[in-house]
Amino acid sequence: MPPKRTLTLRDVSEASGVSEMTVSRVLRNRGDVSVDTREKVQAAAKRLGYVPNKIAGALASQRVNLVAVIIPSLSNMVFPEVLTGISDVLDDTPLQPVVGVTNYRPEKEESVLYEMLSWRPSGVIIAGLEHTEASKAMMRNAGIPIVEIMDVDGEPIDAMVGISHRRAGRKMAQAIIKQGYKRIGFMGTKMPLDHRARKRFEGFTEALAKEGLEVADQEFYSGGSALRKGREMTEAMLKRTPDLDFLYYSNDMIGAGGLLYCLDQGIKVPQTIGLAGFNGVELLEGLPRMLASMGSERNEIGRLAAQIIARRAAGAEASPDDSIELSPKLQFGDTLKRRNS
Amino acid sequence: MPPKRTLTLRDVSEASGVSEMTVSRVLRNRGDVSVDTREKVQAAAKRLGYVPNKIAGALASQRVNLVAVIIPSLSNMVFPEVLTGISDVLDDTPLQPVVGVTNYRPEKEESVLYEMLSWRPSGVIIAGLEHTEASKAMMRNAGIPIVEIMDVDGEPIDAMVGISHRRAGRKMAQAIIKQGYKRIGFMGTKMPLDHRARKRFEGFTEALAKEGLEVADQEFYSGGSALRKGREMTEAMLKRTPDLDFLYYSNDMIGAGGLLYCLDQGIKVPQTIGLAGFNGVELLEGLPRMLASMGSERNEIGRLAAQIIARRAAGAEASPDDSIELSPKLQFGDTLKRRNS
DNA sequence: CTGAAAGCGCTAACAC
DNA sequence: GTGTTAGCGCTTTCAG
Repeated sequence: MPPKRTLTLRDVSEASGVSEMTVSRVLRNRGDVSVDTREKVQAAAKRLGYVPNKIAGALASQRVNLVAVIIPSLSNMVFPEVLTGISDVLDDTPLQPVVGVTNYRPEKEESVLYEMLSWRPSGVIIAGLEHTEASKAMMRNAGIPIVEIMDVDGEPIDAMVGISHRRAGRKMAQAIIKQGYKRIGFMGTKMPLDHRARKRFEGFTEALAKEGLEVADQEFYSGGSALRKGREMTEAMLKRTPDLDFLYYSNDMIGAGGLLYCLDQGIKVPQTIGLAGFNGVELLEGLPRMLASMGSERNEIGRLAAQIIARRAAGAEASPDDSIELSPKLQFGDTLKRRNS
Repeated sequence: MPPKRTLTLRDVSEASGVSEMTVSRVLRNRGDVSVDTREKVQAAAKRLGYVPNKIAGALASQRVNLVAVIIPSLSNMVFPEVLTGISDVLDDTPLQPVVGVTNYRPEKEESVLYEMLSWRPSGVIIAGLEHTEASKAMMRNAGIPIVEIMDVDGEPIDAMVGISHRRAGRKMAQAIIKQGYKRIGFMGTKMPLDHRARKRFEGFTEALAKEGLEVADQEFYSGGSALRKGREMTEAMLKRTPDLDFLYYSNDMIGAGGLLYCLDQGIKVPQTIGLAGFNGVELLEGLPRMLASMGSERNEIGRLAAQIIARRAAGAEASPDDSIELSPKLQFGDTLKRRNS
């Protein structure tokens, strides 16, 4: 049975006959240490299987190389991609991401934030601009860089990186109108707490209104297999409102379900009915037709957010460049353009 | 500008006129404190916006309520579900999951493990049974519960929860044979480091061999959209080996791509060609036909692993019950059964 | 290049 | 009920 107590610097010090302080220097590659002692120490540490105690280190140095990343969900395809962007950038720094999930619940966000801040991370990357007052207060008082991501329709506490979902909704509406579609149905999540979906919808209806149009039918879902929901909602909606000529989905997964349904039914896409989703997920590439969509720049958002944190952690001052609006790119795919050009 | 220094217990103590020790008791709900002082302290803490320093707390108490969760990937659908199971269980305890991702690379796993262990977590949940020698040594020496998940084909360091992928592969092969299929193609990931996929394949070929059969064609991919890869590989394989009557995919996503391709081509499924995937993901429910698959019990694995950690953290001893083999369930869907029953 | 001393902010253990 | 005293294991700082 291995030792119950875990090893300390002192154990390595004793095993190598070098002072704790010098052992510490070697293990952190700090300061000048003679090659001789360095090797002696490393050998001893390795032999004993010493793992440093970051808790003690952090307390003494007042430095923690953790970055809190707070997101609403992991099952959304979207957030893992953001995380990938963050990881890729932080891999080149001493910083490490720590992920917390809120399930789209503000109170849960608040408690996750509290937990994470109590570990004194070097920075926070958090999805969205909407938070409880208590959460905002905590972030303002934390004294560390805070980057709010995904959305730029609002005022950041510190820095922000994202796209304007309102603008994205408008842009999609305009593209649809330009193709001559007029009877438009909308399907999306029920979640009142998905502010970004809400903003897209608002931008969408707003742009339709400007052309004297409005959403002819709409339906919202929650939970379950998004692909199947898309299929089911599409069927229900087309039965209820048969004269629709376009279906706009608030995410690609339900859009894909809708597309599969239409193809199944032999509905001519995009002649009889046009379709579009949102997010530009990889999945679309494997469908029989490529669903029109709008990329949400997830990886890039993650990268940029991580860069801001890294820069600040390295001593940079807050700067106006720390608020970045990316432009979502419209992908026509095969389901939006009615004629050539 | 808010204070640069973050607040300490002492600040709360001074603001409330109560000793640090008692403040600490109140904030942790420990021991008996008069209602009076309790309220005074809570008011002061709230007013100041005090966030406790867990680093100092952990150092002093030698207790860290973090559970390290180490998985190969987040973009796999599968692991987020495991995490959900873990979170659900830990939510009822003082423990908190901290996630690390290895990208299927053993050296990365080793470094992630080292980083996490240096924070002295209360336990480790780690995917798979294959690790570098150094990783195994670290886990053996950590003096905390270690639960290896997903797979049970091997010897655990401490506890394990999962399914036998070898057995899963065999079971699928037997089901396929029973339906009378004989010319079987296999498609999967190239990754030599996905040990579970490898074991499934081994079990699969082994069971075929027992009936005098072998895989008639096979193809491996890496990277890119799995759905599209499934489509492309299926097309390539059917052109190369047109007499195949069954396609076994190592995951549902490529299986779904293959299914969509077959339907597109008007191939009769499951009469002319049968299909099956692996994992039993939700996505399947939305496809035009339900792909045959085998559930990998992801949520349950997460739940059980978390329960083992929670039990041990609460003082329980290691027990043989801490090694659990779950049975994957075969789902015939619409693509495996040729005739009724 | 190496070592000694003094905490980091909190909590365990005990006294009052 | 509440306060006091020692550290937890490391790093910072300053001497040598």
